Order: sequence, then C-alpha cells, then structure tokens
Amino acid sequence: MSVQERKQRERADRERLIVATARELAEQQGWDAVTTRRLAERIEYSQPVLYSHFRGKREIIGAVALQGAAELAVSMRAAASAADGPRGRAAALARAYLDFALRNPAVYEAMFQLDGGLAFAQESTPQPLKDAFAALLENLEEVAGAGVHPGLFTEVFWASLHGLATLTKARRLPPEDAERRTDLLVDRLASL
Amino acid sequence: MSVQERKQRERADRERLIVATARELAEQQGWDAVTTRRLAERIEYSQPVLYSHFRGKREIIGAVALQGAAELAVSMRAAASAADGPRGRAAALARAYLDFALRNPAVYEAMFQLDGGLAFAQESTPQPLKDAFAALLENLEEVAGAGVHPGLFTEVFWASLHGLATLTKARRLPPEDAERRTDLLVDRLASL
DNA sequence: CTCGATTGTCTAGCAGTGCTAGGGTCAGGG
DNA sequence: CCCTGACCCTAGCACTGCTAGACAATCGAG
Repeated sequence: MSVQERKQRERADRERLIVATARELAEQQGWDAVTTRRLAERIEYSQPVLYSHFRGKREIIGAVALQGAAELAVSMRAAASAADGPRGRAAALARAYLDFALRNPAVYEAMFQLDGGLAFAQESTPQPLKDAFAALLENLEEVAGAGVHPGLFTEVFWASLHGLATLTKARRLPPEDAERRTDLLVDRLASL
Repeated sequence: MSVQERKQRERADRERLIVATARELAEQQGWDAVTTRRLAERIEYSQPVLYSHFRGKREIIGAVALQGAAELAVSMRAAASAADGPRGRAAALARAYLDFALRNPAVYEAMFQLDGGLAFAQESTPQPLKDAFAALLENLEEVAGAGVHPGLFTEVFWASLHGLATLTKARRLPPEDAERRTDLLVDRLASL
C-alpha cells in the first residue's frame, strides 16, 4: 500500500517538475525553445515519460496556463483589496493584470495566445480560468455603470487590457508610454 | 532589353502568386498548414524558388501582413467617410476594424500576432503599417478629448479593438455578444 | 553557327520537430 | 526463488525550415 502511495507521490512530483521546467524554459528562451527533447533532458528522463503524464505538448502548455491563471487571480485580488474606492480598485486591477503579463510573458502567452487545449467561457472551463475572470468581475461590478451588464463590461475591460498587454509584448506599441495608456484606458472605461 | 523586362515582370508575377497562395492557404487551413513544401507545390515550383524571393517563411508572412494592412486602411477610411459625426466615425472605424479581423483571420494573425519580421512604431516601419495607423488617427483625433494626446488615445483605442478581435478569434470570448461589446467599448472611449 | 558563361531551377539532404512502437530492466507478490 | 507486470529507454516515423550542389536552358561574343 505505502509503496503504491510513494509511487503516486513521486509521479505527482515529477509532473510538477515537468510543468515548472517547461515554464522556466519558456520564460528563459521562449516557447519555441520548449521542445520535448530539451524538456526531457532537463528533467533527466527520456521523451516518452512526458507522454505518460500529458497527451502532448499542448497539454503541457495548458498546465502552465492553469498555474498562471491561479497566480493572476491571487495578485489581482491582492491589488484590489489594497486599493480604495471603486475607481481605485479598477485601476489597481488593471495595473496588476498588466504587471503580471509583463513579468511572466511566456505564461501569459500560454494562457491567452497559445493553444493549450483549454475551453474558455463555457461550463467545461477549468476552475482557475473561471476564477481569474471572477476576480475581475468582483471588482468591476461597481464601475460597470447603470444598465450595463457587469459580465459584458468585464469582458470589454479584460479585452482592452489584453490588447495593451499583447501589443506591448509584441513590440507593436512603444513600451515607454505603457503607464499613460493604462491610465487613459481606466479613466475612460471606469466612468463613474 | 525587353527580354530582361519580361523576366522581371514574370518574377514579380510569381512573387505575387507566392503571397496570394500563402494567404489563401493560411485562410483555408491556418498558418500551420502553410509549409514551404505545400506552398511550393501549389505554385508549381520547387521549394528553393521561394527562397529566391524571400529570405524565409517569416518574410512571406510579412508580405501577407503588409497586403492586409493596406486593405485594412482602405476599408477603415471608407467606413469612416460614410459615417456622420465624430462619434459615428469612431463607431464605424471600430466596426470596420473588427469586421476585417473576422473576415481575414489569417491575415490579421500575420499582421499582429505572428512574427513577420516587421518593425512597428518606428521610422523603419513599412508604409502600409504606418498608413493603417494613420487611418485610425485621422478619425479619432476629434474624439480623443481635451488634453489627451491623439496618438496615445489612438493606441489605446487600437489596443482595445485588438483585444476584442484576438480574444474572440481564439474563442476566449463568446462570439454572440461581439457587437454589444463593440458598442460598449466605443461608448466609453469616444466620450464626447 | 558555335561555344563559354551566366542564370535559373531542381534533386537530395541536413538538423531539427512532435510523437510512438517495441524491447529490456527491475521491483513486487505469490 | 521465480514469474509477472509496471516502468522506462532506444530507435524510428513523418514532418518541418532551409540549403548545397548538380543540371539544364539561355544569352552574348567571336
């Protein structure tokens, strides 16, 4: 019995190691550098071991994305609860979101740009993703405005942040004005 | 002399054929399906011919992106000039932008998500890209608001649209509410 | 008209990718 | 102590972007 338990524990450890290593490698050298061979070498196992934990590379990306979503939710909630007033919370939320995207570009990519085989905006959507959206929703309801569906407002708010994050990351927007853009956006969207 | 001219013309024709075929294939089956082999087969030449026109796959993506930027600028200007009032022009612009992204997902991807080796927001930025941005700027100056730098406002407006476009395309947002989100966004951003 | 040079294109191949079939090793239970 | 089954690795498949080198067609000079 305890032998089986130990094996299960070791398997779970190894799975965490795979995800952590993939994330690390992606942040260091980009997702292109995360090949099954390199990943296998870093965890000091052969390639097929990866496939005994995940169906394929997509699922590994998905696992990193879920981890990131959980962290993003935590830091957004922390930022919001440290801010004063509806407007202040919205601004703090935006800053926390963009800060996360800036500090964890590869994880952000896994969450919202790459195909990690995850379902979004459905019942089957994994809990961490729902929760990250909920963290936005909770703090934006009060600035959505009268007669505006909070969910819809949150989607627009999120999409706008996402646009700023990705265009900045992809060097489509000059990085130096990032803060001014964020302020302007929050200023207009959170109109109350 | 005229022989050389004919050859140059044929080369230019073939280059256009490559770009058009790459675009078509990408729209039909996604950029993953655009391999140098498949592309070569479709234009009925061997692979190395591609490399006599472009440095590599990146440059082909870049060429598709430039074509798309030119078209996007045209349709945004057309939409804006058919609309009435500053607010109406902003709304028409947003709809034209999102409509383009929806109708040409692969081209949109080439422009703003994939690496086509193009420079953005610099002097060395190719003209079509500058021009597409200019088409936005021209029609948004009047709704930027007092004391708000028009360029900065345009960047924010563009980023928000980009967020809506990409999250919808990637099935991160429910497609059915797309129009309501657009209306809400324009409503808040173009506040005058 | 012939012959060398140049231009253009193709075949074949390299190093790398994600993924998998099959064999071998080692530990657990009878 | 041996057999069985779980586990992992080697080797390989079909594909990717890209390129070296051979070959053929065309051009200009004599």
